[in-house]
Amino acid sequence: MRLSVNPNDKTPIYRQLYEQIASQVLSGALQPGKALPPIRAVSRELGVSMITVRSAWDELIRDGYLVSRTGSGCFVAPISQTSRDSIRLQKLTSAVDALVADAKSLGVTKDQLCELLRERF
Amino acid sequence: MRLSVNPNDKTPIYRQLYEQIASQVLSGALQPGKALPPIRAVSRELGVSMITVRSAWDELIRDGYLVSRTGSGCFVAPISQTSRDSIRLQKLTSAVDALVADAKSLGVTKDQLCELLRERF
Amino acid sequence: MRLSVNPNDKTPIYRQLYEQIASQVLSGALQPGKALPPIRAVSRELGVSMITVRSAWDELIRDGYLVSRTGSGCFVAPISQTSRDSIRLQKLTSAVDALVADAKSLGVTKDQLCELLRERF
Amino acid sequence: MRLSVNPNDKTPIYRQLYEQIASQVLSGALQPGKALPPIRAVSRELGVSMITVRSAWDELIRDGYLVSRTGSGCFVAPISQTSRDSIRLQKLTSAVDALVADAKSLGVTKDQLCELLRERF
DNA sequence: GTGGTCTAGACCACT
DNA sequence: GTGGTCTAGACCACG
Repeated sequence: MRLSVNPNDKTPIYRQLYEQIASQVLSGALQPGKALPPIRAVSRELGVSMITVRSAWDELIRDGYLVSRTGSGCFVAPISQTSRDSIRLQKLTSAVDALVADAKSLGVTKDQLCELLRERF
Repeated sequence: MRLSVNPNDKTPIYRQLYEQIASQVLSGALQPGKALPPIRAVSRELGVSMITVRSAWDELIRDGYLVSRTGSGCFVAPISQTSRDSIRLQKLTSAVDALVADAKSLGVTKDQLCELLRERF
Repeated sequence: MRLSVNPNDKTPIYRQLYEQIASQVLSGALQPGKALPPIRAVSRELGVSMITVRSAWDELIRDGYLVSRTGSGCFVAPISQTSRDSIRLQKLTSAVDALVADAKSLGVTKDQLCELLRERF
Repeated sequence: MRLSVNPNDKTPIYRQLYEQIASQVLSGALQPGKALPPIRAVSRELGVSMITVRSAWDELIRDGYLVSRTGSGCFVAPISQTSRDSIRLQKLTSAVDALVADAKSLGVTKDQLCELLRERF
């Protein structure tokens, strides 16, 4: 489990943590059932407040990525591979849609955008 | 000149205005030298505070999209076609890079992403 | 808008607040679009920390009961009457199911339970 | 004697055990004088800590559902049928009262609630 | 030792 | 003045 925070980034720290954990769960890098390190440990290692870590964990729990068992810790929630794939596709599609909207408002054609995408990948 | 605000959107209202004006300047929909409507008119039509409109205008002036001539209003700044294209490319490139980073962290290949992009355009 | 907290209750304060607001939104006592008092005011009047109030508000926003607009306040979310009714029915049904499960495990018949319910209403 | 625990449930494990034993005593499924299996057996079969089982047993003893005889184990306490019925009624009444409060705050009438109850039983 | 809740402050961006 | 985020503690229930 690799985590890092960039305090200079404009996105809130708890959001950065959320994204990293969620990505790793969706990509399979964190397998269902795996125990996460205690909140206090994460807080100490990253140099952020426990409450900040908890905010991230709270959202991850609410959104079904983690489950918490008081007294024993937090764990990756059991999610089927198919539902993981479906969520990944959905997230990616909305990101693509946002890019397309940007491109259109800047007057860029589909082929220009595709070419640019292939260059930068 | 078409402007609209979505108060339910999480992005600040002044930022929404900024993005719309900047896009129209870059795409050529707003030609250099064209006069913008007075701040108080924009404020009234969109139902937002004059201060909010002013914030957007301030940033647009600071970033070189607009120029203000005291007593006569704000105008689209004189920007050459080549420098407009260069900025457009730069903005689009960073948007593409963000998407590529997303895709990579979700374990999506270049060809899958390109296909998805063509579908959604 | 009437709110109260019972610190002796075992349910967390932020949960008590959540339930009260959600109920009032669902019953129509709080109409869509209505502005809520500022978090600081609620905090002061109830004698609880701002963070506790914010926890409640956060969940209400996440669950679609409220919307927040930075700089201007929190408002009751626009929810149609039909979707309110559907949620009410759903909540009530699960509460009834819990009661029925209790009754069955205690060996109480349907008629006995109904009679008791009519008495206590 | 059937026991089970759901670690994903938000209610504490020891509380889940308590509720199951108490229900079975009140409904007569566990007759007064009957011996309970040793704590270590329950612990092993359910995959929970002995301390957790012990906590449940402690509360059951404190509340008069069980009695412990050092050296021979725990037994269902001698409770008269009439006092069992009285407790059952009391527990059920408070559950009904909670449901009624819910229903009232959601603006549901007595007849609507009764009908729903009959449907779901 | 673990997570769950709460307090009393603080600074920032937005309106 | 409003909400959004963050800090540095604290106490409790649970396992």
